[in-house]
Amino acid sequence: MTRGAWKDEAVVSLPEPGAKPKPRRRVVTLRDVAAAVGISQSAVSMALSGNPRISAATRKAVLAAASELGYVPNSAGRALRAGRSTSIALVVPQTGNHVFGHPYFMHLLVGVTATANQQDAALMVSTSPDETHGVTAYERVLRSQAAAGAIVASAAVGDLNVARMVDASIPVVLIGRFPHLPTAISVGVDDVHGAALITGHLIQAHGYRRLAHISGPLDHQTGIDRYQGFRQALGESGIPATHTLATGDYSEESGRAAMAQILDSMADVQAVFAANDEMAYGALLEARARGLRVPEDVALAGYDDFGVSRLTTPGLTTVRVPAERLGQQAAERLLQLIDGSRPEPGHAVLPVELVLRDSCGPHQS
Amino acid sequence: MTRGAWKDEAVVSLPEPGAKPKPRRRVVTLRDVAAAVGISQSAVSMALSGNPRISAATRKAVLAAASELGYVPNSAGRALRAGRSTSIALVVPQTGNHVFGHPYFMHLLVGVTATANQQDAALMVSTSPDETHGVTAYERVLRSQAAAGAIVASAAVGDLNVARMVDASIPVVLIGRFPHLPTAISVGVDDVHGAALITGHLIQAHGYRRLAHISGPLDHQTGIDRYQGFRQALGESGIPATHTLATGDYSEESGRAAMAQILDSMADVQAVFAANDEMAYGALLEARARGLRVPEDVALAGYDDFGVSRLTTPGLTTVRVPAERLGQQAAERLLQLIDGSRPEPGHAVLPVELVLRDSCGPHQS
DNA sequence: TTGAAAGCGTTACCAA
DNA sequence: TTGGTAACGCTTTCAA
Repeated sequence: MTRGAWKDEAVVSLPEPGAKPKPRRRVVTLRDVAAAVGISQSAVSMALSGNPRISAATRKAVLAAASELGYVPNSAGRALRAGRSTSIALVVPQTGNHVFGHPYFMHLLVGVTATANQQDAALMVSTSPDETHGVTAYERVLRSQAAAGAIVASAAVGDLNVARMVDASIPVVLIGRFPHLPTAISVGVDDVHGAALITGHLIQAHGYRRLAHISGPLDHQTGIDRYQGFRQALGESGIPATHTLATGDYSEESGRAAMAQILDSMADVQAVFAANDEMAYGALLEARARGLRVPEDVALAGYDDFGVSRLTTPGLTTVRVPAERLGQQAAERLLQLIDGSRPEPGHAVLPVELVLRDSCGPHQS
Repeated sequence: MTRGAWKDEAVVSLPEPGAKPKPRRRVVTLRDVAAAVGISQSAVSMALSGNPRISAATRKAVLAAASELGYVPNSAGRALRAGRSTSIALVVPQTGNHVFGHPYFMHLLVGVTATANQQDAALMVSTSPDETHGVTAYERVLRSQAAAGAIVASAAVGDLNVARMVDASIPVVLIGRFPHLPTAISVGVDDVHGAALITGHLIQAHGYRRLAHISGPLDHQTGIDRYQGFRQALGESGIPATHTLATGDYSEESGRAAMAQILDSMADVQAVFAANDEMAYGALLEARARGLRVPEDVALAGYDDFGVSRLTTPGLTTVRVPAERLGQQAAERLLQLIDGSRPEPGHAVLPVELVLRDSCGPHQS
């Protein structure tokens, strides 16, 4: 059942004047309900909003009629009148491809949608920072009041748009740590701690001394923090240990390349800590390709635990980031913010958890 | 929330005049721009929309002022006036958890957002079918005109809401095949063909004769079609072959359970075709747990190729479903539909592709 | 207890 | 070439 050229075939049909734009289904408004009950629009509005000034009998009649006619309040009318929308936006300042490829966003999304739906707020997803007229797509979403506020995920350290949004006092909750935006409301995990935790495990529980780190992009705070946690654990161990750094971009491919670089420059490396699981998996492939066994010849650890780590062989020791709860928290704080009730200000930190599997070497319980 | 006549309760907290509900940033409207330029609102509106009736000089002044003041059209006002929103909705009639856990939706989302953003349409994501007042959450989104139309993904075969939406002549594009909704506009792949393709490969290229299928839920069309393709290939091969069926729910765990069932009932099974990769991975685990080697002792094939299959050892032979392009196509057709230009009606089919890796046995090409 | 009217920001139509 | 005015659907205030 092939269908030949279903691609965009360069047929730009002009809007013919003859073609009526849309069938325009008849939509039920307050007016219709009012007419059905035989009272005024305003009375219907008040009845539906539970205003005590409307008699119980009238309200009952209104509810019956509304239900009967299938009345649903028009969100544009309501938003216009209220001066604010009931939607919130999840903004990811990256191109769609790169973004959702990472399981992190899936988990965030689950958390955000759960909370938003629960509170009857619609969720808009905005990804590409396409600058249409000098204004980024997501800035437009907010400035046009299509969304009452935004959750911003995974912004680069120097992202000007984020700073601008925070400054513009648009309700914004950031996911991650933004040390240079102290007034921002944000939700994150302590990556320095998490990285130190797992690195400490490699050093103390397994006794590795020659370590390497495959970092994420160092213009993202997570990349910076995980690297710092790694070094901190090395420093605190008080034992002589050397290390190497290779930088990746959180993709499997970059992890593989970084591992190659490490193995070339530090042939006797004992353990490698990658800043996320996908890079760790790339590192695993590279080690295998060179005939090295994991963990016998070289131990491996990752970060995130978003599912990939369960699938590898051996299972990947990692740090679990509660991405779904991050999303929930962020949505809750944003909705509070929009509501006017000031949420606890500043940066909220959710705990991470060390997940021991087999890639770091034999368990010592 | 009863509100009866209590004796001493009598205090219904009034909105305190002191507490200001929201800071309410001053927002730039058409009026402000008009005042700045010294002309009327309507002239500004026309100037901005490129109406030729406005002189070049005036338009230039308007554009300058709008840019200067940071004017952004209010989407509620515009939607109200236009009688339709500029957003579209991606609806997934499942609970959030289950939904995004599956990588399929990530890919869909990438495709949909790409097209939507490109065409300046905002995307709302609606997941849970929580029935708030007898109306499902996503029906509300549409009926309230928050979104002008919807893409519905992964609906069960008998989903009444889908049929209702199609009947209500709300602009809707379905993803998948819906044989019982012939008038619906939908985009999908030919799962019967895909399943027959991969099963045929197992039979013809590898010579397996004792086969089993781990199906998806048989109340979803994909589950039905993939099973049918499997049987069809068996039938068409013209060679004597027997098979077993075990039903799963697309989760890794169910795949594992199904594999156990198969191995118990058909000890000499040669090849197992699972209706998605995650179940195939579960099957892999079960086979391993029983000391069986893949593909030496039992061959394995999956379906989808959303990334999991690359990570397993051995790599999983599978059928690639172009989920991202499904999302793109669906968004394009929906936007056409909303626009009034009728898109090619009926069901569009995108091609699937057989991806050979190692789990099906040694390559013979 | 209810009705009438105003206004939110935008755009389309009709005057000027 | 422009400006006024009305209307979209909703909520709220004032008047009855």
